[in-house]
Amino acid sequence: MEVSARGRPRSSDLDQRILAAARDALAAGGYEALSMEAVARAAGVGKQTLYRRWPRRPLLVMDAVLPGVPPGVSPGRGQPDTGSLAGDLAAIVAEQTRADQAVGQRLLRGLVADCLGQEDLTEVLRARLLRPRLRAVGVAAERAARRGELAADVPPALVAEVVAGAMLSRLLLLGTRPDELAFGRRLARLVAHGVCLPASNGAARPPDG
Amino acid sequence: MEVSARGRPRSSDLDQRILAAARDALAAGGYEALSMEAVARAAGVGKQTLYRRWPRRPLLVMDAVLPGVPPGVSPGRGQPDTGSLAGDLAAIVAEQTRADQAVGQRLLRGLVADCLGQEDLTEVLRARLLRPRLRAVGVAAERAARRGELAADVPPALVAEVVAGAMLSRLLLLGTRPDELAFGRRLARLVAHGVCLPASNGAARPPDG
Amino acid sequence: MEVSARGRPRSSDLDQRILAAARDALAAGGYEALSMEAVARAAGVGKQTLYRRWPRRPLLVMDAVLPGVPPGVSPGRGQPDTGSLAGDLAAIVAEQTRADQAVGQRLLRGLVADCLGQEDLTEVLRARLLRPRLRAVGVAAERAARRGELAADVPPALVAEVVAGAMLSRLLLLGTRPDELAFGRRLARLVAHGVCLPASNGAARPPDG
Amino acid sequence: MEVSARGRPRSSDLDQRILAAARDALAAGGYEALSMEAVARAAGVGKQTLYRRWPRRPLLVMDAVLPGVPPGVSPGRGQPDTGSLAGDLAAIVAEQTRADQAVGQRLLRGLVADCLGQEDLTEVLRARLLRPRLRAVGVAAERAARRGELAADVPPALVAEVVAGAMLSRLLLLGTRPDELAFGRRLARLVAHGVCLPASNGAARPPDG
DNA sequence: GTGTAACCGAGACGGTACGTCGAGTCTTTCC
DNA sequence: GGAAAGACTCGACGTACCGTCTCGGTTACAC
Repeated sequence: MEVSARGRPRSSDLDQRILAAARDALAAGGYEALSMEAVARAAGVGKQTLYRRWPRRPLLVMDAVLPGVPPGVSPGRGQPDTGSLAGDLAAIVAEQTRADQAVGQRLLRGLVADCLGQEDLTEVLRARLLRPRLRAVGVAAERAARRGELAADVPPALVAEVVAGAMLSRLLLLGTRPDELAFGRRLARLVAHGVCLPASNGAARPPDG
Repeated sequence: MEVSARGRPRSSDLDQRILAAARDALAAGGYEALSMEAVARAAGVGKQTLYRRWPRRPLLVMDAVLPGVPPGVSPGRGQPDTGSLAGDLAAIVAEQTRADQAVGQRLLRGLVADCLGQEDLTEVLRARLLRPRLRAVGVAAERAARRGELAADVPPALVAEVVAGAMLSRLLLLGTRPDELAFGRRLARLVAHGVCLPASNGAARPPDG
Repeated sequence: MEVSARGRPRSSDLDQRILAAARDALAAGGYEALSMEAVARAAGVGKQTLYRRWPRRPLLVMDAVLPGVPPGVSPGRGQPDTGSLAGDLAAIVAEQTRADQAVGQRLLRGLVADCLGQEDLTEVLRARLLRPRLRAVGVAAERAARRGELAADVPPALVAEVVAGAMLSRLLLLGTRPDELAFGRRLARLVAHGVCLPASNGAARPPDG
Repeated sequence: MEVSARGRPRSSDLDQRILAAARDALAAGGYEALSMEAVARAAGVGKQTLYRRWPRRPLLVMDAVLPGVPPGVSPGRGQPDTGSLAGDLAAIVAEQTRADQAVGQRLLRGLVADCLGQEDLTEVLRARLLRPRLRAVGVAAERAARRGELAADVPPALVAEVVAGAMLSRLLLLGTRPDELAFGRRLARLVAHGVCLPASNGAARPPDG
């Protein structure tokens, strides 16, 4: 039911030139060096042409550097099934961390910085940075539940939130360090089994208040 | 043995006028509405005077809205000792969430946004937003360890990171919801006891790989 | 074969609004009161728009108050031919003085003050304040030479320089007084006939050394 | 009758340090580079101390670079008496030009630029740049009058004004060129004998209108 | 074909904030 | 009260981007 495309169609060649110019600018001077003005200039493109496609800077940057979701692929693609929740979580953390490092921590921080100020952009950020992680962890948690591994009163969403939150806060605030792999394993173990010794009395898992 | 203060001393009265003007601007239009220009104007102060004290906007905002650390008070002040790690964690999350809500989620996001782009400001952010939380959780974890509640191979810093990360990512990305108290309890229980059912065999706490 | 004007053309309406605002500012507070900032504000125009046309304050002021050379008019327009060099010079001085008084001595001083510090502006000043006077006097001197009135060894340019110099130094330093007309006549006679009594011997006009 | 000097007397050593700093600044970056701020800094002197002595920048510069009038010396010092008005004028122009070149044309233009905008400073400028020249020419003219060389109806002040005006406009606007000596001779001859051929009829010196 | 509508480069435009600079004045402490 | 230091008000500077707009001109589809 799309209204028939009238007028001159957009040149998809320009999309590429613009994205390339954006990536160049990011590589050259980081997120700060990327102004819409500069990108248009470098791409040899009018500002209107740029704004028509990406009305906000973060949207452009996301399309330039974040891996697009390949259409028609199931969300659980590539997710390992190691047989235990702890193993799955460690694998997810490792994979996400690798992806983040490919993009670059500085760039991601700049991007988040530019989104957090406005609610609509924050929502986009959630969609592209946060929700994929929540989903990945959630899927693993649900699999664990089906397997009977998960305690009955633990909502998979909570697990997802804790794991994703730890990943993101490291990425954005703390800074990731080379031993990210080990961190993933520790985090997975913590989430799976908790930090407390099993108490001899039954109080170890009191009912939820 | 500070070098004797030469020249005219800075007027602490102006400090207050500036901070008040900053708070007004924040209250009126949120973080975005606060420009150094506007604050100087509203405070009836030259821009130089403002830049002399707070050379960057986030520094001004932090001093305007974040609770300063009262000098000479032990870092562990006010921390409850509920007798269990889970209880302590829930209390900490509740307290921090309350404090964050007093400042305001929108404002905090704007502030973080303005800092993340530059490393030096990110460091300040760590010092004022992140480390107090890490420290609070760390203290509770160490107390639990002394109590014998904590598993031997769990570093308190990891606990701190996970809990603080979950809090912050909710604050910054997910958005806190009214039932923050319940979230705190759930998070605390998750961290304390994990999400997996205790396995009948001894594999529940395998040694760290 | 000017390259075809690309992009949005400048609005000539804005030119007028800016010049009007400049004249208002000059009328209100003299040269000192005219800041680029104030003109842009008063004209309801962005500063960039102002700087794009007049990148320096003196250039704006000149276009605002100095009579532009009407295109296609011969440079000698309006120059009187009284039949004698002395008469012509007196007429020129009178006319220029009248024009200067129309602009205002204070304003002209401010303008010159703002130009003298930089060589490029001084050159513009020469083009718009000095050279028209040199040309006017030079034309009269050449006419006198053709008429056989001028001594053979007197370069017209020297006459021009002396007369224009006397006018300008009065304007800028000494200050003109109400009897400017009489000054013009005296100056003209001095230049034409010198100040010395004709010597009885032929030494009155010794050859140039 | 001087009121008794109270408090700490001013250190004349500081005067010298300040003047030296001013000269350094002028030498380094021309008139524009000399700000009161910079001079105070370079001289290691408080701004108040500087302003107490030279409340305006041009006053400081004048004292720094213009030859002070040595006290108790007759104003006509060093003025040659060549026996003819033309000779005296040429000598005066030559001497003044030499003095101006010692100070520097760029610096003098900057100085004049800084004075012209305000009437009080313009008056000081007259006193130090213009009147000495007027006086020198005036003295020569009066000597010529006593000698019987000058036409009866020519006021010496007019001669002074024309000669000084020609000198100053060259200095400030036209720019002096290396052949300043020749200019002086030509100017002197022009002023002495005029530019017109003596007419055969008696109309050469018509009575003043 | 000939509208008509959207695209396109270029750059003008109003607006807003930036961070710096200099002029003078004021306020300390020290001498 | 002189002096050094530096805080202070004021206001302009010139630049940079933002996001919108107006040009001349170019495609493409629809009639």
